[in-house]
Amino acid sequence: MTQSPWQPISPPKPPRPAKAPLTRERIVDAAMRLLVDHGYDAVSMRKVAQELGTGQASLYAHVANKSELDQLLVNRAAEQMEFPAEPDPERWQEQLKDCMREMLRVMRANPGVARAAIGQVPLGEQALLSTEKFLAILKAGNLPDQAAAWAVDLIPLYVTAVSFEETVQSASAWTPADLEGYVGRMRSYFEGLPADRFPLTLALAGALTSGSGGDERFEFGISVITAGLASLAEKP
Amino acid sequence: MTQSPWQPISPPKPPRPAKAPLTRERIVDAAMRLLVDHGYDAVSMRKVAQELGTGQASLYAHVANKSELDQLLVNRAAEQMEFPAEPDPERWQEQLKDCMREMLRVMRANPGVARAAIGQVPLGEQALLSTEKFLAILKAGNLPDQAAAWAVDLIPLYVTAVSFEETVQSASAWTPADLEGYVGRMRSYFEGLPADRFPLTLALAGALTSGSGGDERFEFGISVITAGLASLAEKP
DNA sequence: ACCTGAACACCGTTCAAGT
DNA sequence: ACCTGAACACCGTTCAAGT
Repeated sequence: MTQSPWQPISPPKPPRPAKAPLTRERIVDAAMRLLVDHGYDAVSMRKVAQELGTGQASLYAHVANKSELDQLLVNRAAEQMEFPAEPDPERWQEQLKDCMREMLRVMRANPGVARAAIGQVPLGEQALLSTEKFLAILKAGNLPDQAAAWAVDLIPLYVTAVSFEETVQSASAWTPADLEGYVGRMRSYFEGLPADRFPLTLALAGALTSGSGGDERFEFGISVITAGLASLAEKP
Repeated sequence: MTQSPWQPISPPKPPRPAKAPLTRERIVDAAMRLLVDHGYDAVSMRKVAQELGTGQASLYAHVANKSELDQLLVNRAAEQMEFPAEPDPERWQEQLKDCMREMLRVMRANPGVARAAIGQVPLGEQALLSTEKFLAILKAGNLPDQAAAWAVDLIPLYVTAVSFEETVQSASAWTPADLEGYVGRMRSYFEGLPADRFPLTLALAGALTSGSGGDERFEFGISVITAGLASLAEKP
């Protein structure tokens, strides 16, 4: 390669390369940014490419398809989960519930990640490390192998479904006041049902619409699951 | 209205009107047909309109949007569920499990309906009638009102999530042989993990990949939920 | 009042052509 | 080998124009 004489000193290297090379890492970074800032619907191949200043076709050199990108997002979120170091047979049930709370916390902190996770078996490294953690706690609780194995399937299924439901409902960007209005309308709807065919729905209208906003429903769910699992523990 | 003399006997009504008028009912019929025959992805406003020989914009005169059409599909499927007539306090747990099995049966018979149902609170008439049925069984089991109310939220959440997972996985139209191959590869993957960081995942590789095809995982899930709920029953 | 064609603003994925 | 523009075959929804 020849140097032209009127440009005797060419910059040894451009101070910053105009474009950092595209990598899986950078793609997931950009996708995660879009997810957190603008929700799951904003994570399209087009918008991720745009965020990186490239064409959408370029992504396919590093990521097989959208579904793989979704899996990578789930795995990235899993990195944020912090689980207790030492499984304790004395309080495994409380530890199990704490882990489920932690899963939900991280899913809420990355709104929309549940939509990437739902229906997929999480097989990334970080996701598997949380599986390992759950297995340790369940074995500390003396669950039979098969029960522990199926439980680590059931647990993310439940937590992901709860988070998914939340993101669908908050997709309309609800304020707490909106939520209250919605819950009120739903209660009125239940209370207006014909009493002959819906006696219980009508009688329990209050209970059915209670705990829609906060964590009570979720706390109920993880208690039911934990109690159900505990009933399967082997008595030594 | 005058009769022209050279056509003294006009057909009282055209034997079949060239086009039956568009109704909600007919729209849901067509959508359901597409769902069962070609899966959830085939249920688009365009294809439903095509199936009815009309333009997609015409649908919006009868259905608010795609999400409402999804809800109507879920409700239509709910019509096919058959629940026991008489809640029996002696065997409410078995009845509860039977109802969950029936929910899954109908969702499997209408493949893809889980994808229309997930994340939505089912408020159609038929869906509410099944809620009513579940409440009756739970009250027969002596559950407190609030527990029964949250349970009828938890139960469809779980069954729908299971069915959703199945439809996602069978979206690639797997034969039993394909499934076996996939499960085998997954087991090999688990067994190849580094033993220092994934000791339990490795040790339980067999259990973790067992019951992927049939009903064992689902049976485990409904047993856990039922046992957990039973632990909340009020002792009179 | 109901229906329609055409358009708008999006998708995921592929592919020939560039460097 | 990696990247790109442009295209393909789709989406849900809207709207002015028809009957």
